[in-house]
Amino acid sequence: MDEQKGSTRGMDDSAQDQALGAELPGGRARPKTGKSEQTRALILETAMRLFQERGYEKTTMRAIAAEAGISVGNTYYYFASKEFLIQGFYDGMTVEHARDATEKLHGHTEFADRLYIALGSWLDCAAPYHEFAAQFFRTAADPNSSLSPFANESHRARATAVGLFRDVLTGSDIAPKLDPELRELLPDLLWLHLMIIVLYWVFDHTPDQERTREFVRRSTPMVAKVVVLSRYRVFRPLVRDVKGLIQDFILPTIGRTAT
Amino acid sequence: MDEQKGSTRGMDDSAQDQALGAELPGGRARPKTGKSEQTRALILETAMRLFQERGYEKTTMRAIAAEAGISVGNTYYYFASKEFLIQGFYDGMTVEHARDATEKLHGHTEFADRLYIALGSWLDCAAPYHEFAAQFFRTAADPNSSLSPFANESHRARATAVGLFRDVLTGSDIAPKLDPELRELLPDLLWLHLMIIVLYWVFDHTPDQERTREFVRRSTPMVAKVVVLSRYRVFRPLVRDVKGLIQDFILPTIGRTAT
DNA sequence: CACAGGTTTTGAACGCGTTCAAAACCAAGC
DNA sequence: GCTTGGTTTTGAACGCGTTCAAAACCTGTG
Repeated sequence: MDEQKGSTRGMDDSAQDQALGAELPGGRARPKTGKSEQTRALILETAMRLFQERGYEKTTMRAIAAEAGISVGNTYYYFASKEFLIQGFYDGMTVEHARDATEKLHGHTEFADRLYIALGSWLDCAAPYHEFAAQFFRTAADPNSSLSPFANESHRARATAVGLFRDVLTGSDIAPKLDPELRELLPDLLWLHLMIIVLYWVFDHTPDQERTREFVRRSTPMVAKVVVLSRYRVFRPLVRDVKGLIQDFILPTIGRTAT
Repeated sequence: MDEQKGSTRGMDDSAQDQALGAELPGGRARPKTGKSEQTRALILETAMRLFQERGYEKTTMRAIAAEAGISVGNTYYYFASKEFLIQGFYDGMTVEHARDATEKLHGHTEFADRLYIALGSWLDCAAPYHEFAAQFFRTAADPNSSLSPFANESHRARATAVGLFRDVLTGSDIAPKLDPELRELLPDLLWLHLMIIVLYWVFDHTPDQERTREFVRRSTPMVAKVVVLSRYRVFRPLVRDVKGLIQDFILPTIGRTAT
């Protein structure tokens, strides 16, 4: 019914050009990408600044355009809607999180510790944006929106995050002791776990989101405990059932097929 | 900071007057409530009809007003915003669900069966609204919105639903065998479980939401199994931990305090 | 009947996200 | 230089949710 309107008109596939518009040695920019990418970046930076200053709803497209010194129509040339301004932000934050977490993980081998570090790192990275994150969360919750963490458009961010959790697991002491199938499944599960934390975080109005931090602090050891326990014989039937359920019903909806 | 704008101006506390405007024997309506309540109901009915016909976003406030034969401003006299039109709908559906489920539960004693019946009943009641439910789900996901299932304004609907799950449990064969504390906690947990199903349902685009139905069919026995298993000694420490976590971190955020 | 005080209703207006036809700009080919 | 075809930019306009001062409507009281 409703046509999938392209995310941007400025370029057909803006996927793999992260640092492409970076300054070339000669000082001259690429003929095609240069100017265009520059405007695009300018818009995004301005938008993010204003979002943080005034919140998502309070920041009007007109204000963004004015602040960036261009026309309203032009911002729509690069970003199909106000929502799409967020996608860039979301991708960026995910990458930053992965980097920050990987760094902090260095030297730790206990699974519970590693998990706690990864989640704590997310809270650190996301903290500055809490106020306006809550405001645009509703957008992400729309099943039809491309901003939903389950949507195709979020694939890149999701892959980055899941990769991080795979790293959390494989770098830990319990990894080798786990059932291989479960080891394959767990990173996705841990990502889902993060999504739940995010849900909690968004609704958390305590100063500095202290409540969420405490929640993570207390829930992480439990998750670790469950993972460890899952190795024991008694749980095998249940674990098998749950695994099947997740593989058949959850993962397919987030764009993963059982291997 | 932001003032809580009243839900309606037409009446200060529209809580306990469900069937108050019903026809009196004499045919005359109450002096205060009569006309006003009538307009209010007219607006709500019209809105719901249009929502179902065209979807939430496509239905404009102007269209609702026109269709109801009144002015735009007047609808805002009764409903502070477009969102508030949904609250009434949500309350209504919850009540209908409770009634439908209670009826279907009659005669069943096995816990898994009862749970499955209750959840299936929800799917039945919600099915007609799936399309536009998905469209307004984003609104409910806003932490600042009064429509969030966790918000105070949804207290009545939540209480009804939790009550139903309490009934599901107490009417089952395993109820007497459970730890009393857990028995107290479970209804809220089962409600949370429903919320997860709802989340899945909203994102489900298969015809007739068949996928969600299958999901419920397969997950319900597992939930029942976990509940039954929780009685065994080995799990006590874990159960205790989880219980504490939920009581300290989850229930308070949905307006319940530990008893 | 007139008046006052409250409730209900109106419709024009505001600010917002978004669209679109037309203009401006730019590089390449003649 | 001029033309051509593409990309980028503009600003007026549209439709929406929402607000608000004023009008209309009640319902009792002097």
